Amino acid sequence: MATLKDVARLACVDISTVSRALNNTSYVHPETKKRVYAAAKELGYQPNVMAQALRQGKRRTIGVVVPRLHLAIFSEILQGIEEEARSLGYATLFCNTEDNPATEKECLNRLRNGFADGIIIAGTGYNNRLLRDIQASGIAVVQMVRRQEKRLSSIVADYEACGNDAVHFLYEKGCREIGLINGSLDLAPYKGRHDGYCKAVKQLGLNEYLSQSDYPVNSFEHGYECANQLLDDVPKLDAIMAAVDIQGLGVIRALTERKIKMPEQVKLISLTGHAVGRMLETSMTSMEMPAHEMGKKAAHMVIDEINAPADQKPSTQHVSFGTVLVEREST
Amino acid sequence: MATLKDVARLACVDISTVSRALNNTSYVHPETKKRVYAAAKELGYQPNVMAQALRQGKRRTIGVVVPRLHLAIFSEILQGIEEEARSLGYATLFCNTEDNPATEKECLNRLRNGFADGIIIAGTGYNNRLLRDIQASGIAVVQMVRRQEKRLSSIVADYEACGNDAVHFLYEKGCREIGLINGSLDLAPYKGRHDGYCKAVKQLGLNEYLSQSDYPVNSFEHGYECANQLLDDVPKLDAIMAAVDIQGLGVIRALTERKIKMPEQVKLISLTGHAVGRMLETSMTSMEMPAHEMGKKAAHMVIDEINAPADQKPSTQHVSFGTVLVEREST
DNA sequence: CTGAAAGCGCTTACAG
DNA sequence: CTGAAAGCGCTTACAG
Repeated sequence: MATLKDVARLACVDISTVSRALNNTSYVHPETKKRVYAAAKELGYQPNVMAQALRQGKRRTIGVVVPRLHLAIFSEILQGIEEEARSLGYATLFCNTEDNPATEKECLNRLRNGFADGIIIAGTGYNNRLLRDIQASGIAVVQMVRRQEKRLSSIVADYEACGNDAVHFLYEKGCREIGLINGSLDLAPYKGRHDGYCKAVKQLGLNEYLSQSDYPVNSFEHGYECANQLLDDVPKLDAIMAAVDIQGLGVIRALTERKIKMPEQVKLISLTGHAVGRMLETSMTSMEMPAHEMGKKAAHMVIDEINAPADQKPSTQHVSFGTVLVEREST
Repeated sequence: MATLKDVARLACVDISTVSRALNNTSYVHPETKKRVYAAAKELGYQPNVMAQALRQGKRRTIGVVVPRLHLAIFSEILQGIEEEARSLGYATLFCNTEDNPATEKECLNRLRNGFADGIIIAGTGYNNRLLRDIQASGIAVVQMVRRQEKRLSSIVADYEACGNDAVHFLYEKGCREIGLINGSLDLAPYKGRHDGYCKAVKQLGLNEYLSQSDYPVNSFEHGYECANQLLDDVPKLDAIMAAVDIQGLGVIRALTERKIKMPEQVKLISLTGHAVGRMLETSMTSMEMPAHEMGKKAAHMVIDEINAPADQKPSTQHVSFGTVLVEREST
């Protein structure tokens, strides 16, 4: 690859002049500029981003840490992040942790050591201390989806309203025995949805039906097992709320195998709708969060923080997006 | 962040000694080593990867370029790549192009300019020239899923066998009027599946039923439209082969709306099974490719190429994985 | 066994 | 308006 030196030699000027001409960073005589441009073009010069980064202490790269990609809302959010980051001249470096705190720690350490100027994370909550250290060391950190640490900025959906609204919606549809399939209450989104569910159930004078399984929370199997458990325990069950789509798929499967008609006998709603819901044999009603938009916002936020001068970093902000009910065939 | 200089000062040695001690790159007196380690630990020293990269001309990062993440086989492959890359000490930088050649070009240029030591790509086929240039400039390039350029190494599945086998399987199930929903023949996987389908259909003396729509090829809508078209055109149609799962979802939807019973009246098989197939209300028979393994292999291959000395780079290799029929309820 | 020095490819005060 | 020089944080011949 051609370097500044090569361009400088060809254009018969100093490398500093080439740098200035190419970056438009101070006045350069038009004639000189023309020569420099021509030389750069002829050699196919492309700046070495590592050298730029080293020199400027910036890498124009953000790291994104998510628990998984597959069949989860994160792949949609990631597209938003990547799109926005690219339009702002940033590259995206992603890691997925499978919700393993040790893997997460390793990713974060790698990112901090010069890999990234900023980090967007949907974390496990086990590395909050490390995240604060990273933030303190001058790397911008934004939480998304999961607000596990109050002292760091975040972009989330209003999970409590989401859980609450879903119950009310089902109630108006005539459901009176509504079960919840959820995940670890240590994770903010599950906690929020749980609280919203409980609040609404209490307010409406209904019974609370919770469920759990030994499977990973974010799985088809978890949804399947929990649905069977709820159906066994609550003969009159007439609605199931699943925290995420993939659990909803498990629920549908369980209902089908038991020949329970959906939505006639049991209705189903997912609290984290993503694209798959509308594509099903029986399409799934869900609370949709603006994943793409949230991703763009997160990217924007972290890049703003990166670009702010050290003495006027924006203060911690928490942004919450509303979710929207999209009614389909499962209710 | 602490630098070598800080550690050196604390340990009362030269920075070069610190470097040697920490990297075990030549003998250092045990006493000295101990002091250096202690100092490094005390300061929480972490090497600046940019500086290392600049100095060594290596970044220990591979770039991955895919058309999309969402509801596609790529998210599974990506996990394999990331896992393997991490275990070999490499970070993964990913870009998604939405199959837009211009976006792809931009990604590739960014990666070549010091962002990555190697590139794994499922490309559009419109930037083959650029890819060869990148390869020639010393950056390892491996194609995956799509072999668009013979002169670059690749990891693919045996698409032709996949299409061929699917037809024979359906034939043995009693199907005689088998339609294909596919994608652009400019892309290797679609071309391969098309060829396999045609070959088998001819061999068995059946009719060829192809379909097309104006929707993006890798979409629910494409599957839905094409299914309707096939059903309209071929009243006796008894089987549909869909190139990818998401098209299969569209097919199921079309069949459901027409109240056509699957598998009794029409059978369905997807030629690129990924995790969603087994989670459906009517689970989907599919040809599964070992996505995770392919990802790991691709990462391994590109990293081997990166690590090989310049004078003995491995020659171009093409690796093809077999696909496996997983029978489920849709056939 | 360890230090001094050069250099990776840039940017940016500092002169002039 | 442009050049010479310093320096970002490392690694690695070269001495000794």
